[in-house]
Amino acid sequence: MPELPEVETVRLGLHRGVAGRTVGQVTVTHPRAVRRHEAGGDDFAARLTGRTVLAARRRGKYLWLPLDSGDALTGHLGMSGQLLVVPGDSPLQKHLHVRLRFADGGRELRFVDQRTFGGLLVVPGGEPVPPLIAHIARDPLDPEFDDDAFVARLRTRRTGIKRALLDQTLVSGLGNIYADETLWRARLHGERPTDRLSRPAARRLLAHARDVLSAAVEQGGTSFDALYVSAEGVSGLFEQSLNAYGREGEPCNRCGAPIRRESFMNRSSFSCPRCQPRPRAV
DNA sequence: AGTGACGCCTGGGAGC
DNA sequence: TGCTCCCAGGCGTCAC
Repeated sequence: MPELPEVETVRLGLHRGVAGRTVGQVTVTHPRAVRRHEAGGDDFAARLTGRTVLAARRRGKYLWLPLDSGDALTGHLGMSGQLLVVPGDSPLQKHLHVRLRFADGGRELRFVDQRTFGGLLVVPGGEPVPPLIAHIARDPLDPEFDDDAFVARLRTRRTGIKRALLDQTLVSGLGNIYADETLWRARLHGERPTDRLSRPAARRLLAHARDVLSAAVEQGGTSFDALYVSAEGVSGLFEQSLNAYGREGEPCNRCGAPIRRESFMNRSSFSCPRCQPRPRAV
């Protein structure tokens, strides 16, 4: 599941692979992939054709490619989306939805997405952030992330810590995997109320989020299967560094207690029952 | 305004 | 073998 480290790995590959190049032919083979482009697939293609890609940028889990027209090709990978930079004669992927060929005839950009939660669209304004993405908070690795503001906002929330970590308007980039890893490192249960966290505890939580995200970026992200790969098709290596996520029944790497799995928001949360005790019921 | 529930999707695996 | 059911979960939308 692409979260910040995976999306950042893709962004780096896009920057290397398509920045400075001019778009040639654009083909949309699955309309759902461009459903957020309200003017439709033909307009989507027309706004890209002949434009030059200036860079590859990211805010949270969103990616965008600013164009010389002032628009930006914007995308979200959702659960299973991939943006691949591959030779034009490579085999067509089963869930290939959008193809961007370039005027130079070199490698092409492909959007592949099994579950189609992701998508692409062209929006006006790529600098500093497309308005479409303005509601997404900065991520903890962003040099302009405001630690004090985060701590203050977190403590005014009336919800559980994990819910807050997953709220992309509060802090971006964390999904289920890295939220669980952050909580394990911080020795906090995800259902601890945000408004009862001390300022130092909130700061420690943020520091752990930062540590786990930067370690995962260095490893190229987490790949459970072929669904997540970099733009060059390479798997990430962080899975072997996971301490909580997906480790139900395996011993905690700190205390040896078997990692537990709990149901949360119709999905799973993994934590150590000893290091991360459930909060007492209110 | 903040909070939380819901629906969108497909493939793989478990169970029968 | 083949069917059904369940699970993975990010995010926009909507109700309260």
